[in-house]
Amino acid sequence: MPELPEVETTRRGVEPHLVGQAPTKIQVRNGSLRWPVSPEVEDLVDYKLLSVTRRAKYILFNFEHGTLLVHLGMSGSLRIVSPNEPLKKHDHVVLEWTGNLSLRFNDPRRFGCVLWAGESWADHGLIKNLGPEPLEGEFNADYLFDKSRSRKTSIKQFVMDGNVVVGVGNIYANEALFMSGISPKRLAGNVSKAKMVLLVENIRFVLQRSIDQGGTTLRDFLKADGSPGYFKQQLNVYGRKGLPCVSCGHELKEIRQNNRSTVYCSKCQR
DNA sequence: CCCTGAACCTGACCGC
DNA sequence: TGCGGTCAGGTTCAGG
Repeated sequence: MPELPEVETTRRGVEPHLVGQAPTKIQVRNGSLRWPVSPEVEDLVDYKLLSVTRRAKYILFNFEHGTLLVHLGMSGSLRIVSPNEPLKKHDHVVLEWTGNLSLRFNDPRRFGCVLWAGESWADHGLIKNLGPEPLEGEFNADYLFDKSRSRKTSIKQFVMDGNVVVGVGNIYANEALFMSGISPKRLAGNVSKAKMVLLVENIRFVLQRSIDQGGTTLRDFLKADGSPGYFKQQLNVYGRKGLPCVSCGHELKEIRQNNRSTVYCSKCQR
């Protein structure tokens, strides 16, 4: 469910409430997530939280003695509530804090994870091979162009590959390709340098603009305070199958690529 | 190394 | 109302 903007929105919603505090009580109610919740999680009581940062779609809770990785998978969310707020279905991990707040990890589908990464989180197996952050300088047209040469997979699949660049999920891959006028079916190795320049710009633009608006709420994404994101209004193709292209009016098509839905304009995207 | 498809799991929705 | 099928924002892993 959450792509990078939703993860970053969640991080920003949580961090100011918790930095400088320590957990007072920890409850793992259902540790059966994508991977079992690390046993170290229950030992975090009294350790001070120094910061909450992000790498790819992982939210990093940096404690004085190490880092806790939290991934929201397809349906996960983090909420900050009062400790006396009743638990909801699928509140799998609950941390209470010195500031009298409760952090709840909720995830109906349980594709997310809560893992202890110790002192050097960047060496963790799930992190160490990830590609560059899309909003940082290392991700640029030269990089993407060089990396794509001789690749036979579709350009859409390519930009969604976390080893190429992190944080570009299904919604924003669709949107960035539309904005760049690139067919999602085109082979990555066949995209021109000029188009790669556009694509990098548009991936950055769409992610940044969505972050600015609190992410995209489709069905269930809510910010840490329970309010929705507002980016949905600005989606040009995702979820608009059969509707007219905002640019040329032609009917938008939907296909499936690697089992993910792709919506695009066959006139504007070549 | 590259590519594809299956797998993990719950819930919402649609047509009958 | 109920039932079966399909789909959903992610990512790893096995196998070719």
